[in-house]
Amino acid sequence: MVVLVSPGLDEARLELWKALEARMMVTMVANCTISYSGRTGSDIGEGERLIVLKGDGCVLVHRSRDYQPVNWQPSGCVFQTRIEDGRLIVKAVRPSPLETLNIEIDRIDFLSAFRLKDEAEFILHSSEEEMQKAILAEPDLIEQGLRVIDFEKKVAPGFVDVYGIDSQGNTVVIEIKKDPAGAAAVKQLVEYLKYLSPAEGKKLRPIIVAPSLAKGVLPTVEKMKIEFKPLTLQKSFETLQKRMKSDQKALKGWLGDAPSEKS
Amino acid sequence: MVVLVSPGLDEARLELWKALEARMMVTMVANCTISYSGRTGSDIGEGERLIVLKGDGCVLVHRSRDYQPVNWQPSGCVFQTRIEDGRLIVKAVRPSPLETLNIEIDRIDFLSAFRLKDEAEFILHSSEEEMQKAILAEPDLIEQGLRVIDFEKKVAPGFVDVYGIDSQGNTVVIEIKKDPAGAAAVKQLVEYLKYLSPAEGKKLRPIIVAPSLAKGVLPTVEKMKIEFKPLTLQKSFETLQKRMKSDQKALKGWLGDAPSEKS
DNA sequence: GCCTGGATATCGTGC
DNA sequence: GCACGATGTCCAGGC
Repeated sequence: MVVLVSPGLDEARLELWKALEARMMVTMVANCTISYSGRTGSDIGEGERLIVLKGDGCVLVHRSRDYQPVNWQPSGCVFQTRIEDGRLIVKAVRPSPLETLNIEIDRIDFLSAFRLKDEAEFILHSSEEEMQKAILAEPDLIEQGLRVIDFEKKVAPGFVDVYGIDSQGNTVVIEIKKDPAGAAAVKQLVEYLKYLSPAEGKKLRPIIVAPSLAKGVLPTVEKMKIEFKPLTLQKSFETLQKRMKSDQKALKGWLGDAPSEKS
Repeated sequence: MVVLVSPGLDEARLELWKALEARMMVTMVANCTISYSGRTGSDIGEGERLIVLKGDGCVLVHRSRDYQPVNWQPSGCVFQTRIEDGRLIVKAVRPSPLETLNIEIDRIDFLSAFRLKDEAEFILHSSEEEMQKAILAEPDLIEQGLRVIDFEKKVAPGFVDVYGIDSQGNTVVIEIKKDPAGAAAVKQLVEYLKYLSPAEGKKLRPIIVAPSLAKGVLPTVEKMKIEFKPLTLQKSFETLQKRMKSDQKALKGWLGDAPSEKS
């Protein structure tokens, strides 16, 4: 690990180059101007910023506030450094789409370079996918007797989240949203309906599954005879956990207390 | 500015507390586990990460790769720190929506705290707004004789980007996209058409303005008799620049070479 | 490579 | 506070 406080620009450039060569992560606190050119363009005048360069070729430039970086470059950039007119110039070029980030530094308060040992797996309990899995695992979450026929079913304009048959033989079309369902979600579901037909003498039942309905859409939902079934991420997660437990139990019974049991 | 290399957890906590109190920015390289709970939840086991805490109450946790932080918290969080079971625990709580980020640190390689002096204004040359401004300033970009009547015009499901009358008295409805226009953009425009009518005996002319059309939408566009007019951000920007120059010239003529002229 | 849809999206704006 | 749209969105997954 390298830590330099108020390094000269030449010294900083040397360490920067060595670190990038070695695919290390670099952080700098520096006074700089930045220009970006590519899909569009941006400029920002002189100021002190936190600059992060990662080994995979991405860049983040952060100001004193805000979650978002003021300038950045996604992974896959090629870095160049040079000294020009007494300033350290760091350029990050992304090949496709062609984009260039240019950082011109006239003073560095601080530079560090290091390698992060991090093999851990990131687990996100979330998302529509979780809700979908829960419904597939336990269709009763929507209603008793529902049988799932398909999911991510292709229809003309996109994909139906879940597609099934209810206990009366009606066709059920489910659109899942993890956030309160707004007008866009309803429109999407309505769109799909045009391309789907129920069995002979049966109905087509469009259902929105979401934690709640956004305010303005209730009239539309009623008008279009769309059903709403509340389901939260929390509930989906619990369902899957329970299901996993019972699966494990079944497995254990199946294997008859196998010797590899660890917990 | 504070820079600590391999500080003890107690020492680190003190500096961290002082820095956060003073609304400074803090960066740490630390071995930690992280859990998040809120709109959804996440967990990640032990590993070394770059942690950034800003004075406005936002948090970023970065791994060795990727533009995106693995965990984060937007602005407006309240920070807590404590030592527990020989670990430094940093908690960032966002009041609304209620979300909690929990970082448990067992070793710190490096901690810095600093204040960034940065008054510069960020200038972005971009966005649909730029294209819209260009069209408003010079409707001929779309076609000769177009007169703009309104923009951001409210219709039932949203807002029409630009609304005008062509040289034949037909109603023109423009949807602007800065990226290649895909199915969603076309759908949006079609939706608006339902709520608009042309003058007696005139036509309704829906026009997509974008740098290009996405591949799959050409059939839809032709079927719906939507026109496509190519316009890039680049061209919009040039138009506005030119317009600005001629405005300045006109202003100069108007003022009769005013004494405040500087450039 | 293009295109589609999700995201702990974030962020601004208008109501 | 809620809803809606833009973002240099980024990113994974299909084709």
